[in-house]
Amino acid sequence: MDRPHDPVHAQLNALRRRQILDAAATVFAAKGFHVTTIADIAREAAIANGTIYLYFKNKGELLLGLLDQMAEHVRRDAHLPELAESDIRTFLKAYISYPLLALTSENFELFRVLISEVLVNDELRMLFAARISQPLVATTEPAFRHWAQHALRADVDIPLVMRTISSLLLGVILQRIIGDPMLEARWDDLPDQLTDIILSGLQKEQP
Amino acid sequence: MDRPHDPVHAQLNALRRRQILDAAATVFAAKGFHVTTIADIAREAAIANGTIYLYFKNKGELLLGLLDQMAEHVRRDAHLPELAESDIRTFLKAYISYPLLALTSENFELFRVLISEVLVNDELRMLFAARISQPLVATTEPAFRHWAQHALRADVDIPLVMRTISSLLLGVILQRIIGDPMLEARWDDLPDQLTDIILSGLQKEQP
DNA sequence: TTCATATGAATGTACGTTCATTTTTCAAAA
DNA sequence: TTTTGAAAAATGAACGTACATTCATATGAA
Repeated sequence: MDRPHDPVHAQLNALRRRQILDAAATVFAAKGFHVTTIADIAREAAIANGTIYLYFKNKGELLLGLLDQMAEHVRRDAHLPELAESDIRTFLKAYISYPLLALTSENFELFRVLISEVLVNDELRMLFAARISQPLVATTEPAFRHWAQHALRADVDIPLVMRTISSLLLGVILQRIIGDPMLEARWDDLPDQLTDIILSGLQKEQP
Repeated sequence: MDRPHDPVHAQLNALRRRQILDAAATVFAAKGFHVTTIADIAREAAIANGTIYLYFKNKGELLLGLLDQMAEHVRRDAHLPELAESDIRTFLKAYISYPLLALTSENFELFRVLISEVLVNDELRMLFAARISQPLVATTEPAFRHWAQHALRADVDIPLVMRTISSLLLGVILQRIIGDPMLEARWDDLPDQLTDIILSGLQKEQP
């Protein structure tokens, strides 16, 4: 079944895998994980039921594969907020925009389904923590530390602040998914607004 | 089947409903929604399978019932951060502590399962938005407006800030559920820390 | 003895997975 | 270039199981 030394076959194999994952993504996004049947995915991919099992051990592996794709997406793009940015406001806005706009907007429905399962499935949860949450924080921590020296309050607890910000972003995305109309209406402004709130805080400057 | 004018029977009925919901909560929290069978719940409640269907139309209604209970919990307690608090820091800390500590800590696992389904089920989502998200914001908005006049920056956009804070709290809870060890370790300090970040912001005071 | 309540075995179905069969591929022989 | 046949890939009908829901029957309160 394997021809490990043939790169052409390896590539064809990868193509079919992707074809199946794409179909799964489409159907999961439309109907949700548990409602989707293998037959739905096979139909969407225009292949037979059994073929899916030549590329994935079972239905759950499809979810793992999709989460893996998202992690790969993060790995490729997470360097975006470079140290090279000109000031902390620009940096922070870029950092906020990435998950809000790039990561989820392109497929909100799939993100919704993935997170729903991540919450409830240990294997997915570990993958999410290790390959998405943690790298997003890790790759931007140096940048934060850099800016901290210049522009942040001296007593800022960087790791905690980074958790706070990433929690905020996750929360905002989920609130929008759950259906907050204000967030939806002001979605494009949000990176600006959140940057402002985070940097300036709410409190009136002490006289 | 109904004896609408008999309060004793109405009360017995409510007791049995609660007994079933409690059992469902226990088993859902331990195993998750889809893995749990009606037989599991019946066993936990020490009643027969069929009895459950005398009180709930189907398995999904159990989730609705549990979410409803949580909404009721919110309705009862959401007045906690009263206007009467002495200063905005105290108020904000109380506002933050409530969902972080009272609402979820007592049953994290159930909360996890409920949110997972809320994300993916329209009926649950609408219930959550209407009976939990929205009331939590609505009941505290007047307090925020009150404090805004005294202690907040003049340009603060109250509705947006309230969304931001509730998103932050949802996000923090979910990050902890997903398994962030730092959040778990510092969980009890979090209300204080978050209050501080939100009020003061990150930016160094402009010279 | 009647009616509400409870029982739990039986029912029906939906669907993930398998596997005997068919189709395709492709290297080597003719 | 064509033929061949064996291995790989794909097929999809059939299988088996798990489980939500039902309902004929039992229980007990009043």
